[in-house]
Amino acid sequence: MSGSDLFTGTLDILILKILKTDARHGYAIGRWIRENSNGVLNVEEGALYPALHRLERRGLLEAEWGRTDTGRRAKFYSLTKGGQRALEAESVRWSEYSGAVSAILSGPQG
Amino acid sequence: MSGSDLFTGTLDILILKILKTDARHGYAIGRWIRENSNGVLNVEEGALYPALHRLERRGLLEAEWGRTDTGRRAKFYSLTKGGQRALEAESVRWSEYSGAVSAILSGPQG
DNA sequence: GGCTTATGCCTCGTTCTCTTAGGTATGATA
DNA sequence: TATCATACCTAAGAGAACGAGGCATAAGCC
Repeated sequence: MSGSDLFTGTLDILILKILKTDARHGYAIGRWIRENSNGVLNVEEGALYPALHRLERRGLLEAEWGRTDTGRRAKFYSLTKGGQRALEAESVRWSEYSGAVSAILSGPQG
Repeated sequence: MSGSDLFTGTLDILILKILKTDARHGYAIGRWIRENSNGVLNVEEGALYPALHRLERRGLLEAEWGRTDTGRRAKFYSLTKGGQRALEAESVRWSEYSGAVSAILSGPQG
């Protein structure tokens, strides 16, 4: 992470989680993350679309062209079985990892 | 993060935090992180030393050659004023960020 | 009609960090 | 004597994010 936004590597997990319950298109995923984090998390499009492509390439997502509620053309992504497994594994990993970091940061003289 | 260890960008914060209370040399920092996270966090030397160098270059750390308890030659790092400020700012950012990610990951059907 | 904004997709070049894999040197231990 | 732990370092490669650009369509406004 060179700028002020994401810690590298967490975007994939967020995408997997968001798609767990509903299929969504890329632009909506970006908006969703921003809105559901009160603006704390802001995903640049230059990061979002490549992330979707590589998750699809890894077989964790499936993509299908469709129409939004307003009739716009959009590519809808959904989780594959592999994506579900990856989400579970990565969630555990995030939990352990962030817990360890937070524990250190809140240590003595913190 | 391309492998299985750190989420890119968090190493710097950990280093700043560890050096807040005591000056330490690089090798000891690596060991400290591993031990104080029950092995969850493992810092490769190829990531650690460059991180120390760039933090020093940014004026957040100061380095001084000295001797360990066992008489070995080692480079001891300590926080500068700028490093203290950076630690505070980054701690807040980590807290907000990890909180937002965790909230999303623990959301409905999580 | 014409303009701007929002939606929706994409790629490219640059920068940054981590991984992997080496290297050097010294002290302790078997 | 040989090997391991300590203690430092670098370089090549991969991977991801940033910033900036581009394309196209629909909606809203003057």
